[in-house]
Amino acid sequence: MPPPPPKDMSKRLPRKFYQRPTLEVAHDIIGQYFFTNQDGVLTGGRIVEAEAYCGPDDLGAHTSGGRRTARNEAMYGPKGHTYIYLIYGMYWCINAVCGPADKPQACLIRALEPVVGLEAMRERLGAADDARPEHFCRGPGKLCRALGLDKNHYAEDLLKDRVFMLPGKLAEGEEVGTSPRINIDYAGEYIEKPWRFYIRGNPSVSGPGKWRK
DNA sequence: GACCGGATTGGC
DNA sequence: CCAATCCGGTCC
Repeated sequence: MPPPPPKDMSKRLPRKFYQRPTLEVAHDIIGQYFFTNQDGVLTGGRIVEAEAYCGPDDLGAHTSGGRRTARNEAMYGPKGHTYIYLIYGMYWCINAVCGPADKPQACLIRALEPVVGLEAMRERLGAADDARPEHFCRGPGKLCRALGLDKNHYAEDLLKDRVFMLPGKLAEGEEVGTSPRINIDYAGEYIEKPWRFYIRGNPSVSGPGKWRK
């Protein structure tokens, strides 16, 4: 059963939320609300899955080894802004830039439990009328498509009104699980770090069944 | 200027 | 299991 939308849509997660160790942010971001406003069309939901990318040491991060390029420049910018990139030539993925001021780190938002704008999401996805709404934002590429996110939202401030985060909390009985991150075969010793966070048993969490338990 | 491969997805 | 699809990173 989806949670209600936030009571006060003008609230924002404060800058300080992002100015903390990235592992804490990735854990605490579970249960917070994430929205986009595209020319008045509001779509969003509650974050149920996220991953921490802790550059420059993390071999899984785009900023591994201190790499700094046009693509990952946003991770060297202000905390609480977006870092968006294209993967496999077709899917956009969105991160919240976070962590210590001097580290290029970010939290990948992997899945939402849809709460507002289900019809707009359905349309953007080209989903069938009988498609299950709880799957509209299941996976990082899919959630960006459902929320209309792409390069135009690169390095956008999450405290403003186009792409934003609102405070939420876990429902009674909900637990945050951890696991290794998904699809980072190239990350050597960092493959196994338990830096993925998700709500146990939630149907909007991505991956095969065992990744949701 | 060429070549390679990806923080994914959905269909077979 | 595998193709789709394209930009950026890397190296010549």
